Amino acid sequence: MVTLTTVTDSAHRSDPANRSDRGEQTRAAIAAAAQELFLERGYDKTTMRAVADRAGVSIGNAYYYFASKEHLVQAFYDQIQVEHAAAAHDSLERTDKFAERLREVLTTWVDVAEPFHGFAGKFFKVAAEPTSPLSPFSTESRGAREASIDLFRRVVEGSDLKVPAPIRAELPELLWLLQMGVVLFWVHDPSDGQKRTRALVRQVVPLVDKLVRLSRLPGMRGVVGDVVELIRSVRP
Amino acid sequence: MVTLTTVTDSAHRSDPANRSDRGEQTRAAIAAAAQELFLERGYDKTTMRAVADRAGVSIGNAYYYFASKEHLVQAFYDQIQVEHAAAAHDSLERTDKFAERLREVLTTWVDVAEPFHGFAGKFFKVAAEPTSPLSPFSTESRGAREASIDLFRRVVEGSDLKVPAPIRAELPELLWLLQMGVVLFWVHDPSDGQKRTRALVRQVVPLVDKLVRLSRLPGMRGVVGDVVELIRSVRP
DNA sequence: CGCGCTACTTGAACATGTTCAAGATGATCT
DNA sequence: AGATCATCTTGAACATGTTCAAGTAGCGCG
Repeated sequence: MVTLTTVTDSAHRSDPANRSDRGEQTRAAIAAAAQELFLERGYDKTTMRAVADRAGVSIGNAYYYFASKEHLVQAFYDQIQVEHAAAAHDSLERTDKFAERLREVLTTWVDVAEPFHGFAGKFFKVAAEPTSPLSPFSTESRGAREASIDLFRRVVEGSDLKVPAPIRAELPELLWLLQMGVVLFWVHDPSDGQKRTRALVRQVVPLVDKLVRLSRLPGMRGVVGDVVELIRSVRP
Repeated sequence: MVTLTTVTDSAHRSDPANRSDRGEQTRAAIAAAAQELFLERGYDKTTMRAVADRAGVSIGNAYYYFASKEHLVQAFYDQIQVEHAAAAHDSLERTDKFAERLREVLTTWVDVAEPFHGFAGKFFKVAAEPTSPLSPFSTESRGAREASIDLFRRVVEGSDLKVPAPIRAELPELLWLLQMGVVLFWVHDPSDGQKRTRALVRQVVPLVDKLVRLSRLPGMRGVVGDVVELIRSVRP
């Protein structure tokens, strides 16, 4: 069983005469109960009643803190993000080779996310709906997204990679998209320990490395400009 | 209101002493009722009871023909596929320029799918779950997927495009993936008439065209080989 | 005709996500 | 202390997807 630390930072101690500490604890208890149950039985077989029971609160109370059952998976989303950033941090200390840094960050994600692969389908399903606050493109998940893009910014900036400035600027976002692609593949990957996703990462990283470096060739400039322009125009 | 023709082919007349014609009709009636209601009120506000009512059957009967509410959206999936193929067929007669052919096929899809954009989110959500038979990667939807890839095969084969054989062979599947990307963007595109998706297509097509043609350059061979290899290994 | 069989049809019953009106708690003010 | 107010907390009630045991319809066979 995986030990789960809740992400709820009890850090905004700035409200005047901070109440709602009781509230935070209840919220955390509910989130923790949900995470346990999701891991034990999966998303579908976890009922809101069971979550409320295990957290020792009423069902209505669960809804006071989480607008819907789907909102309960947000905790995973956040947690994976936080754990990933922490785990990746270490490996990023170890090398300045772009390809290695990228590979580390991507495989680390697969490691961190592994315990959740079982119900990742449901997880993903929720995130896939455009109107969902969990969508990786939504404004609500902007924080997590930015944090993730920052991670890739560090991958680029701490590396030996020499590329034209405009590409360098867009690269973190492009790599984040690559990560989204990896996630997509991962979700659909039924292999043991997500072997195939890991293989994908091992194969795709050198390719990306090669492509990015090729962007310095004179003949590539036009194409690269187009790509950068495309990304720009596509951003909301 | 869009006229909806059901996809149910009453074509397998090969069963001995074919009964189940009554059944086919009921099935079609239910699918039609569902489609009307989905378009009128969207997915969520359409209840199974309402579908059964409009189709003039009992709710249990609706479940006799469709295993779940989600299965009712399969009809859309199929229908868009069929309409797209038909609509694209015409434009493919008109030109042999690769870029134009590709652009036509992609924009035609946006045209065909437009009426469904309203609840495409739900549609997509369903399709996004890996275990769902509606997933574009699932074995169940293999038929539709193959048909779609065939369409891109025709885009390539009827075109003036000159590229190395291995790429030519992989291109249809790659273009299908591109289409999936467009769909992903489209689903998240809140703009009027999906303007932004159309803009994306206009921008991305020349880029793809350029990239594919670049693949003939000697310096590119290695990269292209890698890409082809990647696709191969990733296919289940 | 009556029997049996398969294909179909029914709606009540069930499971579970969600809402809501009513109440409990505790801090702050007078 | 008592009043007031925001913040929780409750569980019954509701909505809706889904199941299922019981029926009905038509068809072929003896």
